[in-house]
Amino acid sequence: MSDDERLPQPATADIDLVTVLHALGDPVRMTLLLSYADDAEHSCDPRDLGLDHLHKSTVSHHMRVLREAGVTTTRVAGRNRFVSLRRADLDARFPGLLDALLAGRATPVR
Amino acid sequence: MSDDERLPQPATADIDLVTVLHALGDPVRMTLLLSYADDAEHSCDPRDLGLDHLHKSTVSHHMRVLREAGVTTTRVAGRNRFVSLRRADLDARFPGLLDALLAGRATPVR
DNA sequence: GCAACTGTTTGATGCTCGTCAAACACTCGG
DNA sequence: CCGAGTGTTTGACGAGCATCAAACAGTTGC
Repeated sequence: MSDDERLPQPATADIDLVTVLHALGDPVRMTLLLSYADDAEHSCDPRDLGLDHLHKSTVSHHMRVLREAGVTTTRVAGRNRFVSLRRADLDARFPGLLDALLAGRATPVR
Repeated sequence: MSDDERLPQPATADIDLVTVLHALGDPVRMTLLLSYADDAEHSCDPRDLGLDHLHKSTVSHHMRVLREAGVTTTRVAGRNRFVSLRRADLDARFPGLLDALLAGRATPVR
């Protein structure tokens, strides 16, 4: 089910803490993280993410930042891309970090 | 011993997660955090922090960002300022976050 | 094939940020 | 008082970033 193609992403060992924090130090990307916290796969459509006030290219940009930081993974299936959290990888690299972040659920969106 | 004047800082309840992550999403400020992890008070001199490659005004800027984000507190004593981590406040606001960050000690400096 | 669909890429624009240098404010010691 | 010490503020500059719009690329369905 998940052996489709995946967009390039850093190896678990290469995930950098400062890069992750920089990625999450933006209100829109924090909102995305909270959406992804259900461990489900999500489309890239801004309306499916409660971000209909943002242009689709802007959302695409934010998702690229998250993916390149190692926070998310993107599975390509046909003309859809399914984004989900790299929870196991993040937990392995920075134990407790994700739990602390999700527990401290900041004010969502902006 | 610590009832000197303190520079303005957000109340514990007002510490914002995204603001904290933004503050720590910079290699220099992460280095400062690691220095402050000993829970001691530190001067603002770049040479005392292993940041002698940076101008003192640059370091001052970074310390302001950390303080305004609620990460550090600054005690004013004479012509010195003593900066230290707001560990208890951060632990209260975002339990486990600081421990996870310090455990995942990224590559220090840059 | 062609049109609709999903998402990315490119270019442009304005804002933020990191950095340095110089000037400033405040304090301590003689 | 005056000079040295500590740190901040201001101004300037270049780089990076968030955003939108338009063009583009790949896929599905008719």
